[in-house]
Formats: sequence, C-alpha cells, structure tokens
Amino acid sequence: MADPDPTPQDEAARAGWLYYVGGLTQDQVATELGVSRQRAQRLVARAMADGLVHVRLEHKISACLDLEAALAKRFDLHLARVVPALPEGMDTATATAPAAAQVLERYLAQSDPLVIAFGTGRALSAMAAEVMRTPHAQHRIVSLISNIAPDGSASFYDVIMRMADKLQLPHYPMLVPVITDTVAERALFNALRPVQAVMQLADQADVTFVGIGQINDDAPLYKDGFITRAQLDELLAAGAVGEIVGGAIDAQGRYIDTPTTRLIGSFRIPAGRDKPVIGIAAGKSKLAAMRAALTGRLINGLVTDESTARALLG
Amino acid sequence: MADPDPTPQDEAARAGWLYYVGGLTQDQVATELGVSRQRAQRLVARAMADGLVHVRLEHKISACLDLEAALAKRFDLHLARVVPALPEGMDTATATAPAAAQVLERYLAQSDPLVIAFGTGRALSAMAAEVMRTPHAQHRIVSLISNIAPDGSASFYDVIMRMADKLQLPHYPMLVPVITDTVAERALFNALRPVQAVMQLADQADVTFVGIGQINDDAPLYKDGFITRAQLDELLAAGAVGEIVGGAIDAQGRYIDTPTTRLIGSFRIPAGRDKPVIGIAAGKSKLAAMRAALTGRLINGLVTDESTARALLG
DNA sequence: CCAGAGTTTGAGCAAATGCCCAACCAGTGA
DNA sequence: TCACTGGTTGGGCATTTGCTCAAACTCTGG
Repeated sequence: MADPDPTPQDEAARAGWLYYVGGLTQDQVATELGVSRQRAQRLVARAMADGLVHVRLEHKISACLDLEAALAKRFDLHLARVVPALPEGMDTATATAPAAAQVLERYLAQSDPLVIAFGTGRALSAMAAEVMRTPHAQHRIVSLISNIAPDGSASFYDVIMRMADKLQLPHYPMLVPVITDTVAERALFNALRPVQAVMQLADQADVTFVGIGQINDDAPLYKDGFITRAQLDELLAAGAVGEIVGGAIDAQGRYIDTPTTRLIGSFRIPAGRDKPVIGIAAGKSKLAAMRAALTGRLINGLVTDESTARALLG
Repeated sequence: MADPDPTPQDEAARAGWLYYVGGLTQDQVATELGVSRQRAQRLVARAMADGLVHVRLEHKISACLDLEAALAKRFDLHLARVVPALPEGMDTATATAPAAAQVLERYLAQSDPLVIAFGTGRALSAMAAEVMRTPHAQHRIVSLISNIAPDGSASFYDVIMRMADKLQLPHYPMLVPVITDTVAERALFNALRPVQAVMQLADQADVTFVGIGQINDDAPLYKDGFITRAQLDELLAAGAVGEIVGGAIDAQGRYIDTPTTRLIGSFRIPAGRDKPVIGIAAGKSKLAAMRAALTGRLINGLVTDESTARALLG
C-alpha cells in the first residue's frame, strides 16, 4: 500500500477522487490515506484549486434554452449558449467558462485536424482552465494577439500557452506586441516570416474563440496597461465602444481607424466570416461592446449568461 | 425575474449551478432563488441524485498509470484504464463508472457513425448514468443481452434504454429472454427476423462494452433470478468461473457447454476479436472471472480499479 | 364537505467542513 | 552553532451542510 513517492499532486488527486467520486467524508479520506483530517481537507481543496476537479451540469434550464434560440435567431448565429446567471457582481468569466470549454471540446473531438484560433482575456483564460483532455487528432492552435505590453511585460492571461500545455498541441503564439510605439515598428514585425505564418494561419482558422472587451474607463486594454489614458480617450472620441482581439469597433461593429489603432499588432478578424467565430463574454459593462460585435457580424457564435442574454434581446 | 413555470428539474439545475459552478453556499442559493435554506439544500441534493451534476478528475495518478501500462502489456490490451481504489467493500461500480463513461464518450465523439454494443449489469448501468450527452453523429447502439427473466419480469439495469434515452440514438434491444425454458423456444426466438438483425448488428459492432460476472454463490445471474440454484450448481460443476453477457466461461476463458448454457439467449462474443471489446469490472469477487475473460481474449480492453489491477497482475 | 394517504415544508440538531493561529520543521546565511 | 525565513502541521472554533421529525398541505374518493 505504501507508495514510494507519490507526488504532491498525486496525493491531491487521490484525495479528490475519494472525496468527490467516492463520496467519502474528509475524515474517511484522511483515514484511508493515513493523514490527518486537516491534511485531507487541504489536499481536497488543492485538487480543486489546481483545477483537477471538473464539475459540469447536464441539464439545460428551459429559460436558458429559450434565450439561446432567441439569440440565434435575432443575430443569425451559428451557435448560442446561455448559462444561468450568477448573482449580480459575481465573476462572469467563471460562469461562462464551463460552457465555453464544452463548445471547444466539441471541436477538439473532431477527427480531422483543425486550426483553432484564440484571443485573450479573462473569459478565454477561464475557459482554458476548464477544458479537459482530448487525446485526439493533431489540431493546431494559433494566437490572434500577444499578451506583451509595450514595456515587454506580459499580462496574466496567456491563453494559448495554457491551452497548448494542457492539450499537447502544436501552437503558434502571436509574436507582435499588442501595441507598438510606431507604425514603422509594427510594419517591421509584420514583415517577419514567422509573423506572416501566424497571420495566415489565423486567417484560415476553422474556428475562432474570442473575448469581447469594453472600451470605457474599465477597458481591459487600459486596465492591463496596454494603452495609455490618452490613447483610451482618443478611441472613445472616435466612437469606440468595444474591442475584439485589440481591434476597436464602434457601436455598429465597424472597425475604427485612429493613430492608435494603427499601432495594434493583432490579427484583425474580418466581418461576416463563414467559419465559426465564437465570442465569450458576459456582464453589464460589456453589453454595448457585445451588441456592436453582434451587429457588425464580427462574431457568429456567442457564449454568455442569462442576464446578459436578456439585456441583449430586450 | 419571476419565471412563469420553472419545472422542478429546472429549479434543481439552477440550484446546482449556483452551488457547484458559482460556488455559493446553500444559504446564498436560497436567497437567490427566493426559497428556504432547506429547499435549496433539497434542490442541490436532487440535482446530484438526478445525475445532473457530473464530477470528473483530470489528473492521472502515476501509480494508476503504471498499472495501466502493466495490464496492457501483460494481457495485450487495446486499452487499460485503472482508477484509484475506493476503500474495501465500497461500491466498485461507481468507481469505474466515470472512467468508463469517458472511454465511451471518446467513441461517441467520433464523427463517422459507429455501432456500439452493450451488455448489462451494475457496472454498465453506472456507466450509463455518468455518460454525458454528445450531440454528434448518428451512431447506433445495440444490446447483447436482454434483461428479461424467464417469468417476464425485468431486472433494473436496463442499460440500453437508459443510454438511448440519454444520447438520443437509435437503439436495438435484445428481444430474446436471458434464458428460455427449452432449446426449442430459444430456437424459435432466434429465427425471428428482428432478432437476427440485432445479432448481426452485434456481430459487426465497432466497439463493445461488457460487464464481467462471477459465477459463484453471489453470481449476478443467480442473484437476479435469471438462473435457478440447480442451474448455478450445474455451471459450477462444469467448471464455470465467470460469465460475459450470459455466456459462462471456465478458468481459461473458454465457453462451457451444458444444458443450461444452451438456453441462454444472448449474443456470444467471439474470442480474439479485433474490434475493441471493453470489459468494465472491479472487485475481489470478480477476480477469477476477470482473469478468465482476459486469458481467453474475450475482452481486449479493461476498465478496473487499482486494487483489482494489482491483484490481476500479482 | 370531509377523511385519509401521500407528499412537501421548515425547525432543530448533529455531523462535516473551512479557516485562523500558534507551534513546528527544514533550509540558509552569518 | 544559532537565529531567521518560508512553509507545513494540527488544534480549536465558526460556519455550513445533511438529516430527522412533526406539522401543513395537496390530491383523491366518498
């Protein structure tokens, strides 16, 4: 019974197994593993924190189903997914994450190799955490936008790396910084061979997952230090209400063009794509941006929550 | 906020969502839903009991991985899956179920249509409960053995119906009773057109899932009233140690032939099949039967638990 | 309108859980 | 060797959860 050296994660997994699958109490888990009750509790908590444990709900609440149908019809979407709302002010990313992960997994399960493109942001990051193994085909995953700020620092949400790590797939990170200092510098990056390869791959992606950013005082682009206050103001003045993988859009979902937008180094998603482009976003603050992205047909699939769905329709 | 008529199951799902995905306490769930704490607790419990909530572990414990490799090598298996053992005497079916469901889901995700065959029993039944809906291709599912006792009553574990119901797939139940009264009666059944269709389908199944039954005083076949004490004794006397979809086998995994076995109305799985035949079983009492099935090459895939795996290898 | 069976409800309570804190332990640098 | 820092351990306690039980409620048949 005495394993020589069960790694800490192994122990956590075992504790989590006994607790969640076996339905033992933490006391029983402790006895079984020969550790104290507290340690068992910590192992179980750790299994959860490390993302070893995944919880999903099977049943679709009819109210949500109705909203999905309504969204799909209203905005002519390939796919609409609505999850029950968490109480006001709760983290919306964790709410959408399991549903988004499920959508992604459906593509991952496809047997012919796909190119799958990802944006960044909290929603995508949460999705990455929720995705489960799929030992299948050789898909390729490509990033539409880097997470490198102009000062060279990286923001947290490195979606593509987390994803590649988890799924063991060949991946193509975006090399161009989110925003460069001059147009010339950006052109320099774009001329690079590997950058062109990534852009080309992004262009032919079989399915694309993006977050949707609001452009206002809480704009992620600004909060995370990618653009300055002045640049934010410039975008606002030009009528920007939202942003998709860095591309600022107005209320009609048209890309806007200002000195700042010309410095952005991400792949620009074309309007009205045939292939699925799935937006993952929820929350009051993102409403205007989401409406814009939907009307501009920049996305043709949506994962959101109940209250956001209602607001979009009402 | 006030939905007109949320079905009871909707409410349960919503409560489960808030509790498990949202991480709220039952008190908060109660407030959110506008019900008493007790009702919230009951809804959450119900969501679990109704199988709406699915919990899975991502991490593979290295000890189990080692056992999988060893099993695959020793018995030349296509697939071996070993889950951590639950403490002595705990229900083994619930332990293997999530892993088995995951294996099945992998096949379900395949895009070209498959024929999937199922046996019966507690292990398969538990697996059925754990499977999550995969909205994909038009597979067909076929039953290898009915659950009808000679007196016309059905045992609980109606795997194929549960599965078909859950996955919305066309299904082909086995019509022949598990055991008939006379050989002539059995022949009568087998001559029926639909029966022959089912048998043929079973024969060409792309993947087969079966439980493994022990033949001893606790034999499921006997316990569930399919065979009499006299018939059990007859099988034992003929050297039976186990049974796969009703077919009694000796310690070497060869089908045995007695008056009783000639009355059995199930599909007989041939030895040494190429296509995957996955056995799902665990527990001390099943050891001899499992060893027999493995050595006789009646199965070429196995889902079991840690202690059983160790015992099989040791 | 009422009696009765079966179900649902909420109060109360015991068990289980999460978390804080002080004690302890291992490794490091003086 | 010793003091110190960072991390781990288990005791104790507040919160949360599961469960029992009696009361209330609903549905049915007289």
